[in-house]
Formats: sequence, structure tokens, C-alpha cells
Amino acid sequence: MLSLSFVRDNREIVEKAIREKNAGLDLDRLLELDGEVRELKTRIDELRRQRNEISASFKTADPADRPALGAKAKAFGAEANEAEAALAQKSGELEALMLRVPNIPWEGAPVGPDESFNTVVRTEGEPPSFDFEPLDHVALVEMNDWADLSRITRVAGSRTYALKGRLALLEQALMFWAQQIIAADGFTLMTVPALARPQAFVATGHFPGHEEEAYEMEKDGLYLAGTGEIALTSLHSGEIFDPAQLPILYAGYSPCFRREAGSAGRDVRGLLRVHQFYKLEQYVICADDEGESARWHARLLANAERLLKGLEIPYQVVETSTGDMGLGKYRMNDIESWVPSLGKYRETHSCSTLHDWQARRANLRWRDSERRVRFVHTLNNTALAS
RNA sequence: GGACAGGUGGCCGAGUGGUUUAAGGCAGCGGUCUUGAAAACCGCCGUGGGUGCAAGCUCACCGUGGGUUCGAAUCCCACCCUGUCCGCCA
Repeated sequence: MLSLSFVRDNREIVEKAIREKNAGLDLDRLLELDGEVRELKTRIDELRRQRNEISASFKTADPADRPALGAKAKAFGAEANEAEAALAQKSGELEALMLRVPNIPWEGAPVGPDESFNTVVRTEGEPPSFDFEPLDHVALVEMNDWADLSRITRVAGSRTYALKGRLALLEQALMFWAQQIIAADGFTLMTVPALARPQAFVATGHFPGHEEEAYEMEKDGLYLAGTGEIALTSLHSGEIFDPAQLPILYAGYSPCFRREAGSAGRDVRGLLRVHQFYKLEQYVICADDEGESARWHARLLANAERLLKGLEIPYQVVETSTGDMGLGKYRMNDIESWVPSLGKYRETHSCSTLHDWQARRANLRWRDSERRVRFVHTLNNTALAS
């Protein structure tokens, strides 16, 4: 979310962001509502002031005058409540639009509506060449009995899997290895729930807009998160940090659940696009300084690259286009890892700087050296996903 | 699932209908004193919105959302969360 006053005062910039991010948002309507809401607020304030004034004089008033005073105050109150109902409706509408206002993207991001406009920043490692046709992971897994990919779908449906034996151990080993490396870099390891209230999804920017991608726990009103970012973003909601508390570095480990609605037919076999997996997520809360969050962005990216180099997996770093990066993001660098059987790179990491866009939604603030309250910056990047 | 007790500012804690944004204490900030520090003393110490060039004026906020009332932290209802006990349990 951007600040309303910023939207009001920087119409052209916001319009450009809406265009470049393909957000399809009626900014005229938003600004019109803003005007109406402010007008209503001013009126309500004035009515309440008058009511409060009468109430304050009530006790000292001549008892004979009290019924008349009460009636008068009540009339002001009733009028205020009437306006309040109109305000609730208008500001609800305004809020809904505000939640869809995109962040202003980094000026270095390639401009374009989709991933075909992404650019490769650099390539690391040499894709291996073989004098045979490399098997894909499904073939390898079946050949070695490293997973049950078929029986388990009768239990849990498509895009589910059960790892077996050495592959199950390998998953644990890789995750523990990554946790140790990221923790040694100063990140606090935290195991976080996948379950979260809808508000937590609003805070990250996943809602409104991507409800179809999350599993909903109908009885409890909870959703299953597709990333630890959901829990970590709302963990400190409402807090005002002291400068000494920042930056906050978390390594969140959690199961991740994704419905993969709209992915029909893609990667249906195997372990690539599954409904449940595990992920270690790097997460940063820092002061709202562009230079500082840029440095953390680089650090999160470097950490992910360190892990891939440790695994000797060739990869490329991609600068994500405005249309592909998502509404809330200022900058996003995907890392795509080499898949020998496909002969191409596939996305395995996504490093994002959100500036204060999520912080405003989650109400994450800090007090600067001049005691001014400001929103923080948030960033996240995959460390390792199973 | 049942029963009870609670949720007040960074923290502790008072407040059960009327200048209460909220006593008191702790922590923090500024100052006096001191060679320096401590102690003591004095002062300052919430967030958001509207309006205004500004000083300011004003509205809202005591878990959340409704309600009663001229007036709600205080009374009523629902929900959320915490604690304790019972029941159930992979």
C-alpha cells in the first residue's frame, strides 16, 4: 500500500506504475472517493465537536434545561452517525482500491507486461554436458525407489508426493544445511505456521487478488500460506521498533501450501509444482532507507547464490519486469536454476524488496533518531525450497 | 467441547458512567548539581485522521466489532486472545 497523500500528490507517478504493472485500476475513482471521504470526515468531526461541547456542559447546566440539551446533543450525534454510515461505505470502497494500488517499481526494472520482458543479469556456473540423455527427476526417483508418486495421489490427490529412504533423508539434510548457513549469517531461525488469518495475507499483498491460490480452512476462517513470508510479515504487526532493534533478520522455516489453481497441465508429474513443500525463507525488516534496503537485497541474493554454489547448481539471476514482479514489489530478482533434463533454467528463488508497501499494510513502524514514527522496509528471498 | 478468571500507554499497575489520554511507579529523553559517574531534584515523555502557511483547532483510539447513554476505559452483546481447571485426543 502507498500512502494516500502520496497517491493524491503524485498522480502521474502512480498512473505510470499502474500502467507498467498492468494493475488495471481506476485511479480517478480512487481520488474522487478520497475527496468524498475527507469531506465526510470533516463534517463528522464538526458534528461530534458540537455534541461533545453540549455533553461537557450537561452536568453544570440547570436541570430544567437538560432535556433540551440532551435532545440537541442527540440530534448532533444522530446526524454524525448518519454521516458515519456513508463514510464507512465510502472509505470501505476507498480502502479496497488502495489495496490494489501497486508499489512504484524500481526505475531499473525492465518495463513490460509479463515474464517475457525479464532480463538475465548474469549467469553463474557451467551447465554440465553429458554423453547420454539425462533422465529427469521423476525417472531417477522411480528407478531408485526414492519416492512414492502414484499411490499417494490416491490418498491426497494430484501434485502430492511421499519421499522415501535416502531422498527423504536428503531433504532433511539439505534443509538443515541451509538453516545452519543462514543462521550463521546472523538470521534468527524461526519455524512458523503455515496457518494464518486472512489479514496476514492482506498484509503481504497476496490478498486481495490471489485468494484462489491459497487453501481455505472453512471452519476456522484460516488459510494455508504458500510461504513463510505470510507469518513473518504480520508477526510484529502494530509494533514501533526502536532503531536499536533494526534490522530484524529472520530465517523462517515452514511448510508451504499452494493450490496451483491455473497451473493445470503444467508439471503434473513429479516434485516441481506440488501442493505442499518446505521452504527456508530469508526475511528482513530494516529502516526505510533506500540505500539500506538495497544493501539487504544484495545480501539476500548473495546468500541464495552461496547455497546454490555450495550445491554446484548452475543458475542465472533475472531482473524481473514490472509486469511480472507483482503489485507490491519495488524490485524483484528471480534466480533460475539449471535443470539438465529440461535443458533450461527454472525459477527456484525470488528475491524481493517491497520498500514500505507491506509495512503500511502490516503496520510495521520504527522511530528514527529524531523520534519520528516511520514505516519500515521489508524484504524477502528464498533460501532453499524443497 | 464445558467452567471460571483476565486483556489499560515501552513495561508494571490504578481507574467500574462526567475536563481521563488516562493516577502512581519503572524504563527513556533533556536539565541542575558533580572533575566524571551515581544519587538527589526539576522538566519532558502515545498513535492516527481532518483542517491550517504556521502557531493551533478538532475528531478517533484503554483486545476487536456492535449497542445503551446527553456523555463509555467503565454498562450490555458478539468475537479474538491469554491464564487456570475439567472432558476428549492421533
